[in-house]
Amino acid sequence: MASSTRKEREKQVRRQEILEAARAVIASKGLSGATMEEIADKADYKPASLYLYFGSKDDLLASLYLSAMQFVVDEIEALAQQSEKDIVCKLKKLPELLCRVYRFDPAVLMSLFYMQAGQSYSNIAPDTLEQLNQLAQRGIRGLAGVFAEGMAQGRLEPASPMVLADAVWSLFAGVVLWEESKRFFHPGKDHVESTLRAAMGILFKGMTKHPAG
Amino acid sequence: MASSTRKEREKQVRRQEILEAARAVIASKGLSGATMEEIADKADYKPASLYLYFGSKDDLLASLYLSAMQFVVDEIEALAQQSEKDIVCKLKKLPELLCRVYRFDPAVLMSLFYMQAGQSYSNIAPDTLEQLNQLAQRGIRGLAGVFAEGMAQGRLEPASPMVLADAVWSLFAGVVLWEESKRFFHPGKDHVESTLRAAMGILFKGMTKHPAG
Amino acid sequence: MASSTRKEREKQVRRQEILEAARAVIASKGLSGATMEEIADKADYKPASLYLYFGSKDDLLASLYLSAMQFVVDEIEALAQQSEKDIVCKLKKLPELLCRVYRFDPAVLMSLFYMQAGQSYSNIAPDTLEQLNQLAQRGIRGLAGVFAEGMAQGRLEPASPMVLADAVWSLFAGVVLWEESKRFFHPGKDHVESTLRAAMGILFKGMTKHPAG
Amino acid sequence: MASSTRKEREKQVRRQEILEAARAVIASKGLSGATMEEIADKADYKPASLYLYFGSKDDLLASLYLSAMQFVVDEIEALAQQSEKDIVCKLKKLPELLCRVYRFDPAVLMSLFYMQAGQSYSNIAPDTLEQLNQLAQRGIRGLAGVFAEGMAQGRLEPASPMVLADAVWSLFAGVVLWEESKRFFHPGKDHVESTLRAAMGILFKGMTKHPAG
DNA sequence: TATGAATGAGAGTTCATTCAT
DNA sequence: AATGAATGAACTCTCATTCAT
Repeated sequence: MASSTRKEREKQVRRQEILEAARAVIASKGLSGATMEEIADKADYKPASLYLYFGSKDDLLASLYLSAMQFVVDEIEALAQQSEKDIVCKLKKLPELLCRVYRFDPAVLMSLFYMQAGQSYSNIAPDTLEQLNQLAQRGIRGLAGVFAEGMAQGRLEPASPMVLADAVWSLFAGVVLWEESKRFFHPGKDHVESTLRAAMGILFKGMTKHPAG
Repeated sequence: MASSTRKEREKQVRRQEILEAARAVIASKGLSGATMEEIADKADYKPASLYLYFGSKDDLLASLYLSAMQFVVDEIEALAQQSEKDIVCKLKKLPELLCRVYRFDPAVLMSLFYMQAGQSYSNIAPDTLEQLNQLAQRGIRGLAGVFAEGMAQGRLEPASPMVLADAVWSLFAGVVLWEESKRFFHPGKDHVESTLRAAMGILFKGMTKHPAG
Repeated sequence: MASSTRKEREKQVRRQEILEAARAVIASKGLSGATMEEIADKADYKPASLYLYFGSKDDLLASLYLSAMQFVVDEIEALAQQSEKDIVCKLKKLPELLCRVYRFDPAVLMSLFYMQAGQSYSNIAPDTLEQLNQLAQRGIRGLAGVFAEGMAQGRLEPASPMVLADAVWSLFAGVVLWEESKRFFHPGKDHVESTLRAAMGILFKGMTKHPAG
Repeated sequence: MASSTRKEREKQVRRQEILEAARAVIASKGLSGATMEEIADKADYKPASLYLYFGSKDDLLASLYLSAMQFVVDEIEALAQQSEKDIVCKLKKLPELLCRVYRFDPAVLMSLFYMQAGQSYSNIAPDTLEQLNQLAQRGIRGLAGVFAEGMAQGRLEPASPMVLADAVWSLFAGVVLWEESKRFFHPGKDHVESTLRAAMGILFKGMTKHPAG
């Protein structure tokens, strides 16, 4: 029993190592460059061995996407449930949260954003897609909850909380994509986080009700 | 000479037709579904013929991206150069401009955003990449110019114009990606333009100096 | 038009050449040894080229099976429709007919018999399977018709025509399989046709009503 | 020594268990579905363990075939050696014998027939092949002996006993294959045994000398 | 004795690309 | 100018087999 559990744990560890390798490959060669051979190379395996740990390449990628999405959603829901007197404090924590999410896995996040753009869903199992969709909705709803709270407190301009949530999420995705893109031309400069903070700051200012407007 | 020129012109026309076909294919089948065969089919050619007009598939795609970028940049620079007394009027025109850009070619725009994310540059000729980069910078600078003007007029909060431009561009890219993504799960609903207007409105409000700030 | 027709005809010729190569490979290396690479080699192509002529390997195999089955059924139906006074004359022609069928394509016939044994249908398109089934039934019904005629003439012992047809078909398949099998151990000796004639002769004698029994 | 012998015996038992598992897998998933993993699963082993008992997959399959062949041959030789006054009584027992053989292991029998068709011998050890061949010859000779006896008694039409034996064996193989094949399209209906009895009946009638011929 | 872990060899398939016509 | 025909190079995936433990 104990042994079976340890075996399971070791297998999980290996799965994680492979996922890590996949992450690295996607980061360096892009989604289309992430072949099973490259991933196997990175993980010090032969391609056939990957199939001991994942049923298929799409299964592997799905794991990657799901873990990234799960991370985002967990972070957002944790923030939403914090009992904070002042909504503005929560808002101020958001940019930092998004930076953390970004740091969790930039490359996978980008692939996910692209995938979500509906271009390459073809091979991903429908139920995995549905899971991704559900997670995304939970994330958006979490954000919307925070904004609704702010409006209830009279601290935010009245608006549709869902629209605000979409705006935040979009800005997040956009900054990640755009700033990452610039890194290609100017390697070394990493402005994702600073731009994220600045842009979010402006967006939140635009939402906030001004005391004596 | 004259004949050679006319031939040249005809060749350009055919190139445009092929690009149009590629656009349509990407729109309907996504980037990964855009094979040379599909594009040729759409353009009433056989695959081999495409190579009379484009050196390679990546060359073809690059042309597509370049034309999309060119369109954006032209629009932005036109706006920037408008002699408008009130900067706020210019700002108000921006969301509409971005909607136009989006409508120009949503699918290619998305592919471009993805490409820009540094994932699939590998096969594109370096000088084409450089051109794309240059165009992007011109677009951003155009936007930044508008914001700088606004600050000079004292209508916008003081900030780095480039950062504001990045924020706008990012928000644009993000909304397009995210709202398109939602269309995959909820086909029929197209909230790109409305979300774009709403989100940009909030962002601009956040930039604007309030009379009694 | 004429040109298009000729092109079509040439393509058909090439398809036939490939089928011929596949036949040869199956005959020499068995069904499991018949890889796309082997077939391509035999046909002086590279594997990828086969896909210009057949949608998939299973498509190719199905063509092979269908053509063999079609041949059998055509032969049987032609015999059934012959207006022959004496049924016994028809019966006497049957062994020769089956020999012809056997000679048409021994290897494919064997593969087909095996396939029909339900072991490896997995990859064959369902509608192709259905076609094969229909053909088989037509063949059996053709045979049964001949036997029913014989009984109506009072020349055959009363029995179920379908059962007789099954018996003939089974004996045919069995002799082909078994005698081919012996050729493996004793190459050179080909007793398929002589055994077919002898065995069928006995079977038909068993069916026939004896004038003064 | 004694211990070594016991170990030897135990090993034989395990081999039999594995062969049984292989039989079951072939019966349910066909020859092509019979992977080492499936067989190991069924036998409550891991694939690697099978190699403790069999040198290779082909070795395992060969054992299966040998045991099926052994069963047939034993049955036939037992019949041949029965001291029966009347040859016709022996003949009448043959269909039942063949039904028993069929029931012993339909799936393996079919695989064997296929193998015997010379298609997949490639990987089987030559001496195993030779054993199979020897067994087959013994079986055929057994049948031939019965027929020779019948002719000597003047109850069967004069003919080559070997040819008659081949005919019987072929009909047997053919009925099994063909009726099994029909089960694929019409599951549930099992006409193997009834067809076997009917067809053999006709064949034997065709062999028998008629009192007033 | 048994097996977890790994892999070599090879299968079918796709697609951008070439080139003689 | 256009293309039919062909292919090289990948890619994902399967499976019998090995070997250290």
